[in-house]
Amino acid sequence: MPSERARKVPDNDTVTCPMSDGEGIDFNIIELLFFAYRDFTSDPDVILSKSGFGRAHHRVVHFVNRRPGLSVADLLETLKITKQSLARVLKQLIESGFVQQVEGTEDRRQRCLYPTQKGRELALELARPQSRRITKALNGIDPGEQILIKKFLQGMVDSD
Amino acid sequence: MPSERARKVPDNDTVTCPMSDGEGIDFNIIELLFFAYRDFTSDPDVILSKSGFGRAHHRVVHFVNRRPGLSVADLLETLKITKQSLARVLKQLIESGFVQQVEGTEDRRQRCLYPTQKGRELALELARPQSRRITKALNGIDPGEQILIKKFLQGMVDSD
DNA sequence: CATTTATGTCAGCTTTATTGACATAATTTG
DNA sequence: CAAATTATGTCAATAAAGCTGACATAAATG
Repeated sequence: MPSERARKVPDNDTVTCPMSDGEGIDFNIIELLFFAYRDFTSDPDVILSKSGFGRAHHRVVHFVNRRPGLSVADLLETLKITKQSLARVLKQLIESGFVQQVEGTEDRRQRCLYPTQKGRELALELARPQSRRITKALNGIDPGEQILIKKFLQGMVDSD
Repeated sequence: MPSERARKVPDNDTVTCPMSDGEGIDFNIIELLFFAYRDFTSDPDVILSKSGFGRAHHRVVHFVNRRPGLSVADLLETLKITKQSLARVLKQLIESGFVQQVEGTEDRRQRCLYPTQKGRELALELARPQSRRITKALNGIDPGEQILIKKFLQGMVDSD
């Protein structure tokens, strides 16, 4: 049932000219960022679904492995999500033995998060295809120039 | 009610050493991509919520403005989502006058998508803060070297 | 001792995606 | 021309990942 909202022909309000670089806006790089990230995050999906996990689990596993012992508050700050969003995902990772909680030594209210061996292995397994993609994309760019790419990406991040 | 799952101390299975560059994996750039994209996409959110829209609407408005006249199938292929996912978002954009459908000239089954003036303005409004962020990130990198950044991003995209 | 902080949990809601099934109209093919 | 395929739309059910608000507990802090 093709939509009855379709016009037979364009009208006065129809814009037919492609939006392209005016006002110094580089639409090309905006799109490249979209496509690059879309494909970059698609790599781990197959691996994750084997454990019944999603991208939210990936992010938690990644940062727990990168900064073992970080508190729940630290993790929330890094991911910029709410504790209620984290709750389900974290609970699943703990129950299935990928992440452990250890009572904080100075502050016993804190739950410090650590990976298990299984959690470390998962993190590595997820990082491998992403690393392969990055290596491929850096192919033909010499190490001195690769610094510029990191500098650019760092510049995209909010300073705060 | 802090979790009773927390251990008092680490055990044999607790991994305490940070996951860092082994196997030639550059975890730093993996994280930079995450943070860069997280903040890059956060810019348009405030603008979108004024119209009651989300990121899915942003992507549709963007590509309809960049390639006026593209078919629904083209859009699905670009976004890599299903038509059922697109349906609601597209319907809302059409009903609120940001996007128009025009019957295909050769193939009258096709619904060719065009922005309205209002749709064009929204697309530009959303692109501005993203462009500002990119310009800031490119600051201090000379134009010749900026090509490398695009080359890198292009290399991250699946070829097919 | 009162307050604040770190964490957890319950309930309900939203957005964005999915799969599967089916309908319509237009094009293409035998 | 009749049959099959294609482009689109829609209904229903479901899932993942986020949100707000409210409330509870235990530990730290004033």
